[in-house]
Amino acid sequence: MTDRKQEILAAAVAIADELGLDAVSMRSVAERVGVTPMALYPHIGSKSALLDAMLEHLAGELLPAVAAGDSWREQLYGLAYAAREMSRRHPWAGILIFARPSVAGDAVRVTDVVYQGLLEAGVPEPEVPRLERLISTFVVGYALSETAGRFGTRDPRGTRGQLPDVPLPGHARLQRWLEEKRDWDEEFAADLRDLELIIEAKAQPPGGDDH
Amino acid sequence: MTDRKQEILAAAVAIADELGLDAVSMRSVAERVGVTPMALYPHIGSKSALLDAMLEHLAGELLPAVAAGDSWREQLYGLAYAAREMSRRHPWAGILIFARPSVAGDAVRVTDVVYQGLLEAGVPEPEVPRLERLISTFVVGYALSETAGRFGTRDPRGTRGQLPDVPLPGHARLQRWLEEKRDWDEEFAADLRDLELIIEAKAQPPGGDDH
DNA sequence: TCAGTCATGTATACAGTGTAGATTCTATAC
DNA sequence: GTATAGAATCTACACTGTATACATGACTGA
Repeated sequence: MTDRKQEILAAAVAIADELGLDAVSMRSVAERVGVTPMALYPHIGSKSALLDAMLEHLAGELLPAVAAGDSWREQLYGLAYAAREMSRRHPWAGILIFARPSVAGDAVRVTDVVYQGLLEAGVPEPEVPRLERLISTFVVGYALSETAGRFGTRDPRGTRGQLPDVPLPGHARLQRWLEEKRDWDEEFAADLRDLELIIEAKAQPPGGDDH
Repeated sequence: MTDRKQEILAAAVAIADELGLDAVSMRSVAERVGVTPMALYPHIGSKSALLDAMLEHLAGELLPAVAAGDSWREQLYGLAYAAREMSRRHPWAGILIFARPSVAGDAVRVTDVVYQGLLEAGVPEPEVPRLERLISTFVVGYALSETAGRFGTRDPRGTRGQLPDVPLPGHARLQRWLEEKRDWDEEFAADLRDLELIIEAKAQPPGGDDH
């Protein structure tokens, strides 16, 4: 990766962080770099390729978080929390991950860390890839829901639009809990603990190192 | 909702189904309706509002699926499968759900059905909203991953980009399973069964109707 | 039958997007 | 000092959403 390409990438990431992903245009990035829009093309190819590069940059940011822990629990929890923090640093991460899937490179290394963690937990080999997809789908989905506002606006209270006139027995019974202010850190932690239940249920004695 | 608005909405949905969400422009929709782009505005307000209406339309499609079952298992499984099928019918559903979160109306009714199912399963009231978010986040995330191609391109085999030169011990050990062709129907079913483990772990005796 | 009113559709225009194609500049090699 | 290569630029095109101004048609009251 040339210096110029790195510079362009950094400018694009900065704009997305500050003004949102929609503000990332060839013209805005070029202006930030101090150059004409067309000057970007020899370096990054196209806007689509630029977005792919931004995505790969995210995986690169995530990698340093995976070396720390030793137990599979520390590894997987550490990675999940790091992913969520990254999504808060770069609120455009989630949409990009879901919308532009085919990346390679560092993203594969992150996946590999999850594979290793699940194997070490004692999950049978044939189940590991599926569980990795289950977990990563949830973690990315949660992070995206949080930054995009899908949570927090779905309960009747605080919803902008009109409520249907039909009765909502579930909401009615849960009214007192729906009124409570949510702690999203705590909810994420609780969700991860629930996912750990699945891992433990799948784990076989040999290799499982319960504390 | 006036006839004209319904007609516009139907045209937008049809275009999104056939050509993808990016092909939905004021001009393409107007042409389909047989009218000038500006003629849409009195009816739908803006393109953003049109996308919101498309989203609400999805929730409306989902509702008929929720009345069938009687047990909470049938209800929740039925809803999950219906959501996934809807996402295959309208591949643009997932991105829209994640990217444009604040809807009301029919979407709230779908949420309410999940609340009722979890309550009937015996999940303690304070845990129900969180579990609903966990489940819906996964289901929508899975459906989106599938239609957007996030699955199926993440394993080294078949990835377009270059693999990093570092070793991938997890992938190496799982090589034989990663080479297998995946059955995404079966994987979704297995994931739901795993999520059911969480529900059952949370369920308290009174109200739990195990078969 | 005529005039007035109101809703609906149209036409034009503007600022923005990604990017193809042709041109100009700059810096190094001989 | 001239030739060559690489990088940046300029112009232009087809697209996007939508603000503004205008036309058209149907329906009402006299």
